[in-house]
Amino acid sequence: MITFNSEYFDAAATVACGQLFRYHAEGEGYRIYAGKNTALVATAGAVTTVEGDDDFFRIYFDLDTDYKEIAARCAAFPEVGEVAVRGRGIRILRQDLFETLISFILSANNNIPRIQGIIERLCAQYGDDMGGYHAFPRPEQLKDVRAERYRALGAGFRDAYVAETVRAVLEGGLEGIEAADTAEAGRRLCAFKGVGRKVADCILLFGLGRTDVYPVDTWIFKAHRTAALDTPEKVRAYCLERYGAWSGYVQQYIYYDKRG
DNA sequence: TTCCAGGGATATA
DNA sequence: TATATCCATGGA
Repeated sequence: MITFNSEYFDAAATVACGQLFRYHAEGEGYRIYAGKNTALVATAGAVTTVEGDDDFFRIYFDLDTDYKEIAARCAAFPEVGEVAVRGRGIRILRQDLFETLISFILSANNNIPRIQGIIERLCAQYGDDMGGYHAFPRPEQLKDVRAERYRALGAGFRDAYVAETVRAVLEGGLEGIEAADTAEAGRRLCAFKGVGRKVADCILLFGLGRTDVYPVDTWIFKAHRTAALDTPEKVRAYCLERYGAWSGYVQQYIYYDKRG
């Protein structure tokens, strides 16, 4: 059990800002699933408790990073100040790379409840039975799964993307990517079927801990759209230039403000 | 009925 | 490089 006393960790904000798809309300908090692990996380006042594998979840919830400093640096941008205060309890989750890759391929042109359903069925079908829940499947467990099976889970047109990406991962597509700089890692991620700019940026942020990225989805685009910033790519370039290494955090604060 | 969802691939010019 | 079209599916 981890007890973390800080207003810079809020369970609800952290699970509801679209990083994570495997969670549901339980008791006073949230049951989450990550890889083969599960935890019950709850915030009461300024105290957050995590019931699960302490070593795993200390890293997962990024507990050794100073989010007071992060929120302050983001709030220093005038247009971000308010939302950074409101979203100060968000932690950027250190999620498994393969799980993040597959999950965000499934997120393309999709809505969150449906994404969650597809992922749950994927885990139930192919993940290890952990006794009461299922782990996210490892690449080897999906080795011989054909696209039609993903279609049967509800993946829709993303079925072939998943099948093709699993094959590419098994051929070593993710090897060494952690050591690459953000630009190079992004290029490598975009080489997977079903991974474009936005999905790659989500994987960089949530699966590789890179904060010098700015994922632009429909909500973020609407939040920034002006006569000058009239395409997602222009919004992305502008925000990366402006927010630099704080981009990922700023993006989460704004996404949470619009959606959470 | 149409629109939308944490978009991307492909064809075309 | 920029634009147009298609891609499943379920909820609003």
